[in-house]
Amino acid sequence: MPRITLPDGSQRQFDHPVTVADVAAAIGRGLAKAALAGRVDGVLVDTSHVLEQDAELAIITARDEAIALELLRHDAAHVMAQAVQELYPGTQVTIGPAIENGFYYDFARDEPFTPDDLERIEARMREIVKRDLPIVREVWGREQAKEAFGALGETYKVEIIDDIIPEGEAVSVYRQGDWFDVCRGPHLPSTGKLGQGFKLMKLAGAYWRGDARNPMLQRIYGTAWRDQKELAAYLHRLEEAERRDHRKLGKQLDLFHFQDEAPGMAFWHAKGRVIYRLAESYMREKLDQYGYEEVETPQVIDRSLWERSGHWDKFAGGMFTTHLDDHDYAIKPMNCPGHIQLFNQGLKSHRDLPLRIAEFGVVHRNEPSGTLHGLMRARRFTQDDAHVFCTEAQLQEEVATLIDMVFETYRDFGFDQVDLALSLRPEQRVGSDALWDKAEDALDQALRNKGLVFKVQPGEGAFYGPKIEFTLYDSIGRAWQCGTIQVDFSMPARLGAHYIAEDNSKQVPVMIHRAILGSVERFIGILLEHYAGQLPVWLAPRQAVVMNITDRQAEYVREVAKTLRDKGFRAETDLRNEKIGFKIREHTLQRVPYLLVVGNREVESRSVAVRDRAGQDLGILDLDAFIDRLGTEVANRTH
RNA sequence: GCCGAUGUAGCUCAGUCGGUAGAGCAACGCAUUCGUAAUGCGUAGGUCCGCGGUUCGAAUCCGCGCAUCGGCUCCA
Repeated sequence: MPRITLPDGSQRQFDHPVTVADVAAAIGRGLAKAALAGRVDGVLVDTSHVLEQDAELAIITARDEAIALELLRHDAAHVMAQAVQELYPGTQVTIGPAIENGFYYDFARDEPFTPDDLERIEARMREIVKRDLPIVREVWGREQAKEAFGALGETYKVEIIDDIIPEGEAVSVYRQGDWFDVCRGPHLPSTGKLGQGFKLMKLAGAYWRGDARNPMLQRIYGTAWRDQKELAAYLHRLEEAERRDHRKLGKQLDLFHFQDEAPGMAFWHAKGRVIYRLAESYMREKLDQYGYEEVETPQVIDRSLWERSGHWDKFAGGMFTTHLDDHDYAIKPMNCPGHIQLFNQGLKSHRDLPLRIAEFGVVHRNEPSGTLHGLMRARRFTQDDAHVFCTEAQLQEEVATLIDMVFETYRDFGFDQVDLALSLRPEQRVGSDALWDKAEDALDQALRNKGLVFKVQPGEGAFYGPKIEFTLYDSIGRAWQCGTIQVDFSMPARLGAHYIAEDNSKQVPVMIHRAILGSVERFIGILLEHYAGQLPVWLAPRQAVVMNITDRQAEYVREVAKTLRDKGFRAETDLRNEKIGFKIREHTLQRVPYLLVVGNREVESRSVAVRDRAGQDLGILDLDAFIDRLGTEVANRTH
């Protein structure tokens, strides 16, 4: 007879098999009511799960946040599917998992759902929750399940039973009221436990089983939380994220714009271009520090080079091409083939290696129309690209140094949390397996030697080599994959690169492809969202605006601005005939770090009244004191 | 590329049943010379995304195209 051990170590002896719910009830009425599921010897189960033997049991309640959210989001998906099938008979259900912040369910239905349908479905869901239907687990045989779902016309479910549930395994079915679904579970004891902290968010298309060759299903996304307060907090977070949207900030702060005639290609305005230039200047400093040569290669190159590099085969549709005088040309989508042409100029000796070639390469890629997203996914962008040509013996050290360079850069831009991943050979690739073994080992070793933690991503490498990928996290916790280091044993040989080794033999160099910011455009987008437009002083397009109270101070205002500009700061005047409150409001909204107010008092004492964009009054400072402060912040890249 | 939604003044948005286009902010003019997040009054401003169709009449209805937004797939 089962002896149940609870998380606090206490034990309960029963003289008959008991359910998780029974144990909860034996402990107390409050717990019985709060119980959502159980964990038996580490496995998550329903509260109806029967314990026949000795076991360790934890009763899961809403306090177990991660598990509770997972359970109720999964339940929300089921309740939504039930609501949809009640309201729209003939709609087929497919799959509906819990995801980050919520859930979705994919439906097969000829007629598209409308936003109005969403409201109806949500109202019906709230009703199903109120019905508080018990959720009951049943175990069916495969054939029985296939027959039952087949009879309902649920062809997708039959496919799931056939393909996804392992052969020989029984099919678990969850029933709530008249409605039932194939599901591994576990689930909450009843629909009432879901509560009302959910909301349907959006409609989208999604391919069946995530494959573009399959039919498109209709996906409904929802968010679900333990209560309405948590829901409200989440919706508030979404609004915050929207406030940071770089596309919105780009317009508000007059940084860049897009227009129909050049989809996916930004028009950079003067202020945006300042940020762009500062990001590049920073990288140039790094290039000098780490021994790179900066070069520039042509924008348009004949097809034959792209054929030899392998790009024409793999990315033909993604390249902008032009045909002139019986020649096919491609606008460069990458800089590496060009850099190999540079390497090939003149005979190289092992003494020239490692040779580090960098370019702020403007590349064009014809990204599919549906994927464009402001600066984050653009068709024209600048890569802070570089290629290191070295010997196999130099590889480890080069990669190790590069890793340092990447971390330093991110830190200076204000990103402290960075994750690493190692992406291994994809299915479609060039180069022998032996070369891939060597390349993958090299990166793996470099990471291990530095004692870094990283995840491995099989099949995610580039077609010519494996890569280390750097993912940074912004101020609201979103992940952005930016930097990449790729080892390539193939392309130098394909494009005829070689050097003369110590023993006078001809050798093919190893090539490392690397980008740190990745796309400069995208990196600026990330910076804007990370800082909500309040860029650190060293990156701000305008660092200070000097403004007068009345016309009488105009001359001194001009003098202050000129002094600041002479010292290398980006300062402007605002001499408009407006009240000081108006000017302050405007420049605060423009995220100018420092607002310098000048009235008669400041003119007399040769000072400025300093206010920052957060609204903090820093008092009256001597102009020199302010210049020191600004200089220090720029030098330290304070953020 | 696929699914769905959207496209109106420089910006943010309203526009009923198909009847000939509207607000706030910005701009411009005048007044005001003011001390830390919007001074007042006035003026001007439109290819209603593009092309075609239905209609006496289209911002509005239909078709095609383009772009944007949210997803899916993809991302050298």
